[in-house]
Amino acid sequence: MRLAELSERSGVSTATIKYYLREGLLPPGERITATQSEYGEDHLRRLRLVRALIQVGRVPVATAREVLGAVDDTALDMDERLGIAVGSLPHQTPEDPDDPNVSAARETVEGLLGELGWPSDRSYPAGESLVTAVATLRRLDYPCDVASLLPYGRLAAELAVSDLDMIAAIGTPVTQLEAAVALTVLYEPVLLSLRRMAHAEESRRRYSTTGDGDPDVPAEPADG
Amino acid sequence: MRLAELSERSGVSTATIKYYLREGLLPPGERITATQSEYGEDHLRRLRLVRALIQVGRVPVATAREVLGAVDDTALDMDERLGIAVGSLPHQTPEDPDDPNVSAARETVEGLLGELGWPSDRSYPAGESLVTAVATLRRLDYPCDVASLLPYGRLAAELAVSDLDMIAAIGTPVTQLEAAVALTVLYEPVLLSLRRMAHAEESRRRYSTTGDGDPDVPAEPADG
DNA sequence: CCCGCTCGGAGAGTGTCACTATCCAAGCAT
DNA sequence: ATGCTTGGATAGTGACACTCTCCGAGCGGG
Repeated sequence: MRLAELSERSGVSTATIKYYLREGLLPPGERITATQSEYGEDHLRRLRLVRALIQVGRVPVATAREVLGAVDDTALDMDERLGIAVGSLPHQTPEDPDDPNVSAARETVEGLLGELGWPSDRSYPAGESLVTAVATLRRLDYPCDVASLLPYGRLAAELAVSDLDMIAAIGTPVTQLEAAVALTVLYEPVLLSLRRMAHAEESRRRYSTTGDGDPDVPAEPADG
Repeated sequence: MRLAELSERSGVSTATIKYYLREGLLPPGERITATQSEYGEDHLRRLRLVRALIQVGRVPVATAREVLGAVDDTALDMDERLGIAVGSLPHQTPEDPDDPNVSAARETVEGLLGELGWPSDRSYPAGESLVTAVATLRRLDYPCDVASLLPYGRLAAELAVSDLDMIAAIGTPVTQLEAAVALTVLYEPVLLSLRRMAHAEESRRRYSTTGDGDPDVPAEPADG
């Protein structure tokens, strides 16, 4: 198909597609004549993935290029490509390592890994983001010790089982890599939305928000 | 304290603090003379919260103003303030409601709420974000039916219990509101980081990424 | 062959956002 | 008194994700 059709089928303007082509987010089409190119179903799929990463996953364009570059890099084996791809996904901006909150946060994270039985010698690309988040919580005097974080870690471990099951159920190895990236990124808003909805629901359950009850005196939680 | 000291103690430049004051993210200090103002510990705490929301929580400045405005609005009761505050937190940009993927996603979400026992007559502010995310997954032909989402919903419900326990443990009602906002936002990166780390860990456990074993044949997990 | 059209490519421009730099007048400190 | 700091206002910056405009090359009907 021509660029115009690719645009129509994807709902992305031709100008934006050209921009993605320029930025290397989308491989160039097959040149039909000196001035025209042909795009296939693969391009359409990739374009939709790019859109999803950028719009829903809020992945910056430059990052998306890195991630997709790793996915496509046939010189590496699957494990490496997956590692590079998900490792390139957006992270928290790291903080001043001299801040005592940061080093305390780092220790907390170490301790958490220990409790979870995850090897702390292994460097997790997401680990720094976690350190930043914990340091921020600490700075605000909110609970963020190992005991507070542990339930989140355990739930994350359960999530990972669901996630990898889902990815394993995807067809070919090539699309499995794409699936790993897509599901890592696209289930994040799912998870966060569900958490917020669950907050509302749990809050309603505890405090009967819907009209009765005294909001100034939070009721004793029904069950600790 | 003066603006300069507020800056020093928070690590935020005076220019940025002035910007926040202008934008209404920070209440003005108490005017000491015609040209000088005094800031207290509350300002410092609020400033740190603002920084955390913006930098770690990636909340846009305008949104942070809305959220904090609701937190501070003493004309409303706690429930309303909390609802408005967390409801104002960033959401996915909504999509074309005519897209069949979106309506299908909406049905999936309805079904999910049913399975979870959450009242679907209640409008969850995060619901639209969830619809957008599910529609995107659907567009890419990735699994996003009720059965796939259910485990995430159940885990979110568990998270909510932890979260509300934590918030309930915070002192006064006023700071409890701030805490609700802060913990909602700041535990999001914690959760996402942990999920990514858990992916790495579960993947290692399944496929023995670290050199030995055949990646095509998942190894039996050593220990659940 | 001609002529209007579309196509793909490239560079510059746009709008938004979160600051940040510059000015300025009014004090406070010495 | 005077130099320096303070707080307020205005304009500028850099990053980002597009989006606009232009261009020459073709393709297709007459």
